Amino acid sequence: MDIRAQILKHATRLFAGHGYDGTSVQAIADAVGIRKPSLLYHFNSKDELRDSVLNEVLTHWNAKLPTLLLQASREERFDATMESLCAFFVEDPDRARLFLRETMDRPEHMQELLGRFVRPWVELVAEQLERARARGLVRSDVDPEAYTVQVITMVVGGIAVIDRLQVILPDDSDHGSTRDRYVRELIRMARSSLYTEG
Amino acid sequence: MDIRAQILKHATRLFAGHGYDGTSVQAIADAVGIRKPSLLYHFNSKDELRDSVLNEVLTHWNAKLPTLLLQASREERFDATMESLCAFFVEDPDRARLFLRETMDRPEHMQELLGRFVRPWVELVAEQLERARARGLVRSDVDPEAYTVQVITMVVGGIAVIDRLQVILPDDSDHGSTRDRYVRELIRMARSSLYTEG
DNA sequence: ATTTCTTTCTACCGTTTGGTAGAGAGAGAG
DNA sequence: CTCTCTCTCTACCAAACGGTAGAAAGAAAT
Repeated sequence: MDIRAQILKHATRLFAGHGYDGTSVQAIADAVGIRKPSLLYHFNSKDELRDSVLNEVLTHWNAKLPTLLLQASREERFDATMESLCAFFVEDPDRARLFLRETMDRPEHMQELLGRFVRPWVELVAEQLERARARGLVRSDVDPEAYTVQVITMVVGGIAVIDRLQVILPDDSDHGSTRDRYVRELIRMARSSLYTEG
Repeated sequence: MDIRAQILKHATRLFAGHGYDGTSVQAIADAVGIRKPSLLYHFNSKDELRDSVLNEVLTHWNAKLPTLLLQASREERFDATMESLCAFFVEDPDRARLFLRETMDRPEHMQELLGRFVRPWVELVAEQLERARARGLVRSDVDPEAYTVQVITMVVGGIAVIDRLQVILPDDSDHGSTRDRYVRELIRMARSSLYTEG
């Protein structure tokens, strides 16, 4: 396997788990199984490694999200689209943790990335919701932009920490695993607070 | 002003803003305006300071939450209660950021605190919701525990990062400030996804 | 005036940090 | 064989880290 990819893999996991400042270059090198200068041969500095990690995740995001959202035009697709969106983060919660940490640690840098990678999609979804509202499909008291941001926060923020919330949302043979319960209720809340009845 | 309180104030702000590992004892001492050993006279170690900061926030939480939730029995109080809950974090978003960071940085430690300080309230609220559901006031497809955890995530996770989301949820003369729009839509979603119609 | 207690300071400790210099290993090309 | 290019290594650096020793400053009590 490509050594660069392996470094990125372990760096992603460690940055997501302990944060940028809480992860030393030495710790990443140890995880990969190489010496520190060998790592710094592939990534000239720790900061360059951080940017590469974030870039890789954003590339995945940018590749998957369009196909995911463009099939969400019709209401029947709502649940399926939400499930795909959640699945993107559930299949690797480190993505959510990384986004969340970067938003808290480097707000100004993240604002630039949000403007480029997230804002267009928020505007697209908000416009669709606005039209659906005009046709009476969506509740009249919805703030489409705020609703969309709210859903993103629930998905990213929630999945980033859900594994740590088992103590207040236990596994349950009736309701399923902590993750399943969280995601199911998230989708239910998003749906039932959006559409008009009937 | 008490020097201990002043250290706690600046430590809270810096830990919330840059994380525990991203904040040096030197930086806190500089903010307070004293030398590093003077700070370490009042708090024997950086780790003791961390615990004291978290403890202070949890004390506030434990003092305010009961009076807040006990008045929420009736449905008419729903909005007022949610607004008070949000206000607790909006009046000092560092509380939310601190909780979120601690949950990500020290999951096992935070799980213990969640079990002691949050779980009892989740169970209390979930039981009330369960009863209201049996009487047909609350939608039948609600998972009371998951719903409660979801609302907590929206409030804490959302308010922790909302200041950094202005670029995707702009201030608006019609809808109000970013914070106001977020909180208003949060309460609307929580309410309208909970109660049965009519 | 001296004692006592609390607090702040300067000076320093060992360790870890991100990063560099430069030697050497390995493979492919001439 | 030798030159070259890519990569990994050992050895090291200055700076910053959390923390300690112990002197001095200040206030209060005797």
